[in-house]
Amino acid sequence: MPKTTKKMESGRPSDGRSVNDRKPKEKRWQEILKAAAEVFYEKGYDAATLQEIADRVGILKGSIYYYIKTKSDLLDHLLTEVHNEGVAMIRKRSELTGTVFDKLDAMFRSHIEYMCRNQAKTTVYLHELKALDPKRRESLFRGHEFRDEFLALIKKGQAEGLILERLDPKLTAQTMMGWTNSLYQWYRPQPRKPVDQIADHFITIMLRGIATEKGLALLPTDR
Amino acid sequence: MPKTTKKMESGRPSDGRSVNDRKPKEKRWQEILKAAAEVFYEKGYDAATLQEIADRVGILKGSIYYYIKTKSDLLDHLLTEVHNEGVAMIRKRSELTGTVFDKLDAMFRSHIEYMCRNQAKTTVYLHELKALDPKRRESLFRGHEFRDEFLALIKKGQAEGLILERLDPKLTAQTMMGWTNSLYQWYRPQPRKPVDQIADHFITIMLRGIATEKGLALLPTDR
DNA sequence: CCTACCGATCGGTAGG
DNA sequence: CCTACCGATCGGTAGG
Repeated sequence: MPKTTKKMESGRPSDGRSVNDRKPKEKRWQEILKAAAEVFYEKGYDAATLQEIADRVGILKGSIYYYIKTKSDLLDHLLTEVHNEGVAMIRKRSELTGTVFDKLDAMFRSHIEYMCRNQAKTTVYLHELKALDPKRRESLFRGHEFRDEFLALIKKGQAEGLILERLDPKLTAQTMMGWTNSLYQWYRPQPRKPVDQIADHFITIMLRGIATEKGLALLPTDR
Repeated sequence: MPKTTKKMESGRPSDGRSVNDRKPKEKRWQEILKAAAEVFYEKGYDAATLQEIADRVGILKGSIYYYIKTKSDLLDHLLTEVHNEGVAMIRKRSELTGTVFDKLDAMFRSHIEYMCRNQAKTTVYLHELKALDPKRRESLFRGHEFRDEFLALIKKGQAEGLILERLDPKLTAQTMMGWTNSLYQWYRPQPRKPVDQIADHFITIMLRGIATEKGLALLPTDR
């Protein structure tokens, strides 16, 4: 007769949960997604348990299944979010005017800032895409959109004599993207260096690195 | 009485295993490590199962425990290997002579080549260090050695007027390392571009990116 | 009938 | 190295 014992437990007084009672559905769902992002970030998707996610929200593990069908639904939602925000950012930045270098500066800067300000989500995105089934993975992989943007700008810069012709556009775009994406590997929210300075260093090295002598004239001078 | 059923299975005739019988211990151990590297690379450490590793070697899951005490021993051995090979590489390259740029070129080139030629091991190293307990992780993290080498070279280059003074040495070293390490994210063993070309692109952009006007004179001309 | 969960336990599999 | 298992915990689901 374990029920009596259990009933004692379920009636436990003065636990921390009473505050969390009766949240509206959408708000609870956002709390769950946030907790999932944190746990996936800290442990990785496979090692993360629904138990820990539920603990952080203050509900029971089983209750999560009111919102999802399987564990991977959580990952799916998070990655979709990052994907959509990323695509929106590209759209926004590609409308900018100015030189090729101005555009590259703006695109990389917003990308870097997004990554640093959404570190957990971005890390999960870059680390756990492979945990998704191939179809979802392909549709959420935004590498192509980014790369195509860069690719076009690099070719334009080469045509204008601003970017070294000996660089292969595809390989260069790939290298650039990999570079920015590597930020999540070492950036930590409260480092000695602010986000601006990181972006400045990154963009300085990148733009000078690909610029011809003619192109260098458009960039800040050395000292 | 499930035992009889099990015995029938274990006595199965004409399975593929007979070829694998009675390998000397050290050789088997290397086979296990190799299989572990592959499975960790494909699935990630947490999602990898000892069953799959055993299957690839052609032994039973339980038999792996003749060689290890826990699953993490496999990870530990693999990461130690990568760590030691990396440290040895640094030692070798730091004895080189030439300009600061020559040394940076040699260091990055050997690092890039190692990463591309040991893709599975390197990926596991960069992805799964966090799965180790903090003490082992710290002792196997070779980031510091690498960064200190780069740091010294960058400062030397700045003192000689070859590298931009406005770049923060630590942040630049960190950025450079992150860049090379990001290679594993997209490099695949049989790509369109050979390893040499990748290294060339990478080093061109990096060295031109940090060089002063005076420094640029030491690098291959643009075109 | 619904929303928003809880208490308890399922089948299956992990490392050991 | 194999056979024969265990302790525990996983993701997921039942009824209320």
